[in-house]
Amino acid sequence: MTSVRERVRQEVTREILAAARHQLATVGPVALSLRAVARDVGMASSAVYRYFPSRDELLTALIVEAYDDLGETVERAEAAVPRAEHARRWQAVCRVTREWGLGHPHEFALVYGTPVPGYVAPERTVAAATRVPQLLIALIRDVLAGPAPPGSAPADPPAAYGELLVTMGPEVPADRAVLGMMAWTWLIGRVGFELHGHLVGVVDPAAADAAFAWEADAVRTTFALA
Amino acid sequence: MTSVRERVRQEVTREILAAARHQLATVGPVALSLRAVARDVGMASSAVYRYFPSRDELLTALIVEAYDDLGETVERAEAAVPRAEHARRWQAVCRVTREWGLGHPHEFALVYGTPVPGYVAPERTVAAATRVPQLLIALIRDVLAGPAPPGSAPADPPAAYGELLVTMGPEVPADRAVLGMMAWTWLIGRVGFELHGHLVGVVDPAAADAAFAWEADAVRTTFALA
DNA sequence: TGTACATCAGTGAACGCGCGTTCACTGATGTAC
DNA sequence: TGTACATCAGTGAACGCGCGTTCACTGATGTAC
Repeated sequence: MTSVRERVRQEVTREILAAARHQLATVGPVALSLRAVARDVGMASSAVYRYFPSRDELLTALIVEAYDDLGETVERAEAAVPRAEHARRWQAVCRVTREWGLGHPHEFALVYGTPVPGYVAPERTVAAATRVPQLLIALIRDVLAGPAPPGSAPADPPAAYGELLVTMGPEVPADRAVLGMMAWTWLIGRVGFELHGHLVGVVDPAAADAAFAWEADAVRTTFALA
Repeated sequence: MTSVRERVRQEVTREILAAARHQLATVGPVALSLRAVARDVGMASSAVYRYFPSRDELLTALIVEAYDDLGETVERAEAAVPRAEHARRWQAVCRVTREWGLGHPHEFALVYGTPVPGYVAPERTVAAATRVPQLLIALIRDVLAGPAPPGSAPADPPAAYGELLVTMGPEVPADRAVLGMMAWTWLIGRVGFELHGHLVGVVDPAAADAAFAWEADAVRTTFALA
């Protein structure tokens, strides 16, 4: 079945992707060039076209990889927390997402930063993109299955979140669903802010971890998240 | 005093900046090229170097311009709200910041998006960058000068926000200062999310304004902001 | 098992493009006497 | 007010670079008989 040719092809594909991953981590998505990748692998730049029909296809593969790497990392950390400890599950998602972003700034920029000019992400990236949000959805459901929390929620949100509510499921009230989405927005925005230097002179670098943890907890309690 | 030469020089500088602004709005900060700007103005690309010593200096000027444009726009809208109406002041800041971002996506990316590879922002951009946050600081102070709100705040944040607390002033307690900063983080993250397509399939475009307003209000009440 | 043909990976040269920056120059504006 | 010199804006050619993509080709692997 898998001929020699096929196995070699898969191997070379892996090599190209590894070189592209390294390029991405070094120079970022905008400066990533097909020729540099080919140089790294040690083949003619034209040969890469036997594996990826264009630079954009290579970028797409890297986007999926980045989403999956983040998703897998966060999933593993979240799964290690006992299911009933809702607060710690949220904290794990936040902490590991931030750590991944700080450790992979260019990958974070690739998926959550300014889109690369001229590149349009195809649909097949969305599955990988939703892995972390799925964890939060599961968390919200688990919280709601327990006793009702003390805090009073704000008024019902407007009828603008139809698809979100379908994704969340009928047992999640609209306000809780939107607050959950807001927590996610806060998380990614906060990591991006730190990465792009907008917290310089605001958060002391020596205590950055503790500051982040406090903020994540404040979001949790105020957004009735867990 | 102002010789003919000087006046002409200022005029040409303005023309270059206008062309650069137009380039930025069209192709974005990464693709912005000095040669294209020169072409737009109708002069040799080498002539631009009589006005800006490098492409980076031109970018810096554009960054300051963008911050100032956003700052002035938001300041004007916020100033139109009676000082005592704290909630509406917050809403005005949020609404106009979002509108500006949606109307100037490349400018928003320039200042709040992924940094341009190889470019390092000099210090002289920070003054313009703090205009909108300054509005929020003033708002928080005004709120604190009034009667204490009902909601109970979370525990004291860690000692990681020294510079922020100095900026806020001694009459602002630490938790309120950090919650205010978090609201700012949420605001910019939320606008970036919308711009970069991460809310597609989450927020119905037809009701996007109402959704945003609801979220901004939820942040206000839960973050004890106003 | 051996031969004839088809498939496909990889090469190297080339196309056409645009970029930032430098440099020697021309010609106009400003200044000192 | 007029002349001699200094300053400076703008030109056009050039340097050196890297990019994405195409194309005709060679040679190795796979397949049908």
